[in-house]
Amino acid sequence: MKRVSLKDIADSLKVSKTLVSLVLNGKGDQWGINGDTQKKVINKARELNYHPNQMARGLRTGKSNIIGLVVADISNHFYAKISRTVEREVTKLGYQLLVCSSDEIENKEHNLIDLLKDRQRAEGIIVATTQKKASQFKQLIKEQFPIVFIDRNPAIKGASYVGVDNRQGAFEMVEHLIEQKIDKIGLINISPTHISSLSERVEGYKKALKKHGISYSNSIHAVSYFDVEKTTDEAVRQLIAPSCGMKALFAVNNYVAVNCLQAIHKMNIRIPEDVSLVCFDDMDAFKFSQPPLTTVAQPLEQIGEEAVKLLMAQIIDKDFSPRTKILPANIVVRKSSGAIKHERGK
Amino acid sequence: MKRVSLKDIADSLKVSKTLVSLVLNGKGDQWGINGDTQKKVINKARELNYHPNQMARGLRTGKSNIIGLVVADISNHFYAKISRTVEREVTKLGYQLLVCSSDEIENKEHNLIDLLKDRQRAEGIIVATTQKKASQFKQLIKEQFPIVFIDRNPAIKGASYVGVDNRQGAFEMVEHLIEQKIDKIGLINISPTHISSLSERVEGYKKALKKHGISYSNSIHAVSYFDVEKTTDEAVRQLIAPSCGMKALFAVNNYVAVNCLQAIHKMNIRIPEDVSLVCFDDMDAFKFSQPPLTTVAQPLEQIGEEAVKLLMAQIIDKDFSPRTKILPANIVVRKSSGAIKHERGK
DNA sequence: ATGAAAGCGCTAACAA
DNA sequence: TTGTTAGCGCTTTCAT
Repeated sequence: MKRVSLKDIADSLKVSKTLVSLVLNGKGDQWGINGDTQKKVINKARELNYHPNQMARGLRTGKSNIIGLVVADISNHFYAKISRTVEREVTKLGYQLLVCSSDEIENKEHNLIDLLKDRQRAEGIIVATTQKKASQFKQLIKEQFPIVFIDRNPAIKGASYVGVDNRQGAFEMVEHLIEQKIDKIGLINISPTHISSLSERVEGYKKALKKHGISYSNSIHAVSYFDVEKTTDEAVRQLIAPSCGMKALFAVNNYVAVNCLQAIHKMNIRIPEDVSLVCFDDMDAFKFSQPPLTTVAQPLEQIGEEAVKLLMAQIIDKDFSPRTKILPANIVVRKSSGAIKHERGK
Repeated sequence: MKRVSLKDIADSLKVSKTLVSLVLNGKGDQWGINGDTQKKVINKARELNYHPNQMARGLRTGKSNIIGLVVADISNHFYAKISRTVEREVTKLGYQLLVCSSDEIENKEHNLIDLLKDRQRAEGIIVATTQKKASQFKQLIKEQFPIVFIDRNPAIKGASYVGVDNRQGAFEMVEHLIEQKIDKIGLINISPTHISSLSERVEGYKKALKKHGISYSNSIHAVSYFDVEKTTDEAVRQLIAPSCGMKALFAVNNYVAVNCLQAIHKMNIRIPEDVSLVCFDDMDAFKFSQPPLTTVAQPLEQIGEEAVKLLMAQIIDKDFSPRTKILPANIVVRKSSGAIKHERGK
């Protein structure tokens, strides 16, 4: 099954490879190539079922037509949805998307980015980084390698970023709970906690409590990404223990929320009668969970679209001025944040 | 920011490109190249931060190191999980994974496969096909292009396939319901219904009912992938209407199940008191849904692993003998299949 | 034990 | 309006 190359078309038509290449790349008119000749070439290409070899073309042009996307876990609904949009958008522009999961391991992410850039010669990368160190990114930005950060802002000078207003979203969520007359609100964070989107949410949470004169000492726990089930059970248990007495739990993202739900169900505690549960990140599953969860929803499609836009400004327009796009996050009220029915402070 | 090439290393070491290539590809010993020279080369490569250009290498060797995965929708939990495993496994073997979503559109899938094979020169493809026509696949198999089918068996001579025993899984689920004294069991299928995994489940469903002497005329409805919400509402409404009187609904996959849950919640009907709901495909979300769902769980990791194994038999060992791996599907009993509490046949 | 040279398929500068 | 040629970076055959 030999593959058809430019040369095959050229030979069978008694013309040069150059001409064929020009025509097939739509530069026929521009170079004033005979209309009939063009048609012949195009027909022949179709007849022989010709497909350009991306590797040869890439080698010659220095363009791979590959965009990389690096996230913590592509099977997480949040990233899966974003990746769908990113794929759709870059495909429209003639690129292919290579998606990798870092498993929230800094080293792995570092390697993945190297691999994408150096081996695959990706032309740009979109990343929700888990790295604490900024050296790799600083270098990338310095050498003007196209890169856009999503979800997690590494706060590096010159970096372009797309995300939501985490502070505001968390702030509003806490105020919503307070409106329900709930003032004992625990926050369940997840380590690695240096991730900007998480710390911003914590800030929003603190700000709201402060505004209402509520203390948050002892009300924040962090579970571990690498041992979620056990650490979540513990965190929930401690926060709702009488000594602590939280009447609402705010899970810092969907992953934590799912584990909180499981932990709470295991303990045979009712939501929202015994404790309310809300979280950042929305998903379909939360519409019909037991009970439906009140969440802060992020505009996932828009995040993907904006990220591609910013990346293309760098790749195509060579515009490396750092841009930041902060989108609004909106509260979706469902049953889980209902006011606690029985007596308080018990 | 010029990239470092083999030549740069060769020049700075006053040796040939050949030698450098040989050493860096681990063929130094095999060619009897001086140990010291090898070390020098390796160190220099590291010092200059050398990375081979995949495109150049691919052009020369005819190998792209790319594997393609084509599914209906990568943001569906089922495919997302499988893709994670596939990615992990092919990465171990030095390949990169390119994932594409067909959106259940036959033409799109056809193009995606062409693109993967012809443009990207993917060395093999794993696909959960939505195509009714077999021509593309027959051609691929005829020319010994490495391809493995997952989840959906196209039933083409010579095709390799990995999936679960859908018939058995559906059969057991229906028997489980019957054990709960539920004998009015509706099935909600989804079009395109020609997909093998779906039709096998329908068969299993029918076989179980037949065994117990229960008729299934009027008890099967199919919703549409392209207008799920509306069609699911209708299907559920009709099946549980007094004229039909189903006491359990069996959703043919997770996507249908999610929509059934939403439809049922909207109608203010209780599960399982008013109607039971079970489905094929398990996900975390079903553990804590309202109520937790009884499901048929597929071994997702294993499906991914086996698919890669079969694909590699073709790519590496050039063994194109068709292999089929049917894995068991297991029932996970939760609350949603509980016996109906109130009087029957009303 | 090491090197020279050809060539994978393509594009683009330059010729004609 | 069309063709010739060089070369992208790599691997591999054949020489030395």
